[in-house]
Amino acid sequence: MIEAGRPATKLKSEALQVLLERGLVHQCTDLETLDRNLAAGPVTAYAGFDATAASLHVGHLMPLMTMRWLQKLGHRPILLLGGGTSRVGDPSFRNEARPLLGDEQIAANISGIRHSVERLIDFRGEDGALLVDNADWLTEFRFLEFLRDFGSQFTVNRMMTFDSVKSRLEAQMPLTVLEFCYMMLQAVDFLELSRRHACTLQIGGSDQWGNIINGVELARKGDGKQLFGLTVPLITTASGAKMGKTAAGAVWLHPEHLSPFGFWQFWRNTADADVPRFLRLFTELPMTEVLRLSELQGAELNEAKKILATQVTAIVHGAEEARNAREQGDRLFAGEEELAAPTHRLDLQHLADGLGLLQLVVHVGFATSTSDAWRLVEGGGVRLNGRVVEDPRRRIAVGDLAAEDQLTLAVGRRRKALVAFD
RNA sequence: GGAGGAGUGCCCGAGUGGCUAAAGGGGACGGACUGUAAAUCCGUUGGCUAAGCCUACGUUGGUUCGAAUCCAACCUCCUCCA
Repeated sequence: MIEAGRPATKLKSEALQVLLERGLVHQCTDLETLDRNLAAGPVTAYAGFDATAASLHVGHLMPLMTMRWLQKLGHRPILLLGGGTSRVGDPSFRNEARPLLGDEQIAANISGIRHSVERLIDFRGEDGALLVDNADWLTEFRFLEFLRDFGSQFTVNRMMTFDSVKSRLEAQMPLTVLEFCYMMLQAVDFLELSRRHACTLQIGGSDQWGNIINGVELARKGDGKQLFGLTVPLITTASGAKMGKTAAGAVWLHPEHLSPFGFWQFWRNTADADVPRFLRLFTELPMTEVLRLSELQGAELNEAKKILATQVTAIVHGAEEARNAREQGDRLFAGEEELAAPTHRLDLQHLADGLGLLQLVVHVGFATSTSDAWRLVEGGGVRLNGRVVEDPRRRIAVGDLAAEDQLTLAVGRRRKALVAFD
């Protein structure tokens, strides 16, 4: 295993030097040879995303940032959407099977994921990145053919040794054949991409190590080719929690699931202790700047947090949205609940239909249910236009709208929304 | 194949006929304090246009005025025997 952030004096390739100093490297199958390859010329690398939800979330930023760096440094990324593997479900480090997804759900999720991926990676031009879907080949296999061609290359003995399934086996929890075969499918993906597009490197989260190794081994046995695997670390916050989970759900990358301002807020609220690490991992600021910002102490760190938030938001939602979000943040937290640009839009018709405050709180994503919102109101945590709301049954009326038919809604100290009706 | 044990809310974990929407802890969120941080203290933590109603303690049925708690079958797991 590679220590993240270790001075990369021996490395020849700029790519690995950058990834290491950014803290994006956790494990690698053969760091030295990969380094030579990356130094010798463009390498094609892939990262895959299964269609488990309608949007990617901040956890997916790690492999995506890695791909961005590789692209920036002259290598070619392939982003793989798991249209095929999503029908199976990766059992890695899970103690029970995922609910099986229907084809329609998968198709819908893939389009949401594609949206974010296309923002983060440049697919234009001949040398641009590639976007592929493993349904293209996985659905073509016939069962007996598949078993003969690939089943013969895997042993159950070996497959059972992977940590990703070991705990499930040891806990005697059921692991279906369907799930167990997931690692074969991902291995075949890697082989397929190496054949079709000369892809030699797979990037994934640390939970993907086993799946990646299987691909590397399959290519060696089957095609006599050396492929490489590189995993990014699992990020936890300073308080030890898995990153990106909040009361209102995951921190989504898709603007329909979390507004750019909400996204900006998430990063602005980073704990002090996480700031240096997050700057390295999730921004593309030069290391000198990262180090300078990391030196800041106490309340000065607030400026670093704003820069962090604005940088990440720019990568995910674009520079313009990032600027807006920052401006919003500055204004909304300046003192009063000042208005900037709307974070949410609603049809004016909703007011005529009798829009409840609780519904609005849920709608903007500050509560997961009206009951949840109800409790927030009872706890004195909800403010409408700067005034604490006492009555959970409060309805929104035309009289609540300020200029331009807008109102501000705030939950707690940090979550604020500007809702426009039109 | 046989004998015994277990399955609780986001997680861990009490409860063994009504006082239980379910102790306690963790996490999370809200309030106070602050720097939109941390620590600390207080509160909340199934759903619902909500002084009420509805769903909940593996699943499905049953006993009972009343069940997470008793019974039956089923599913899953654990331990011991073969």
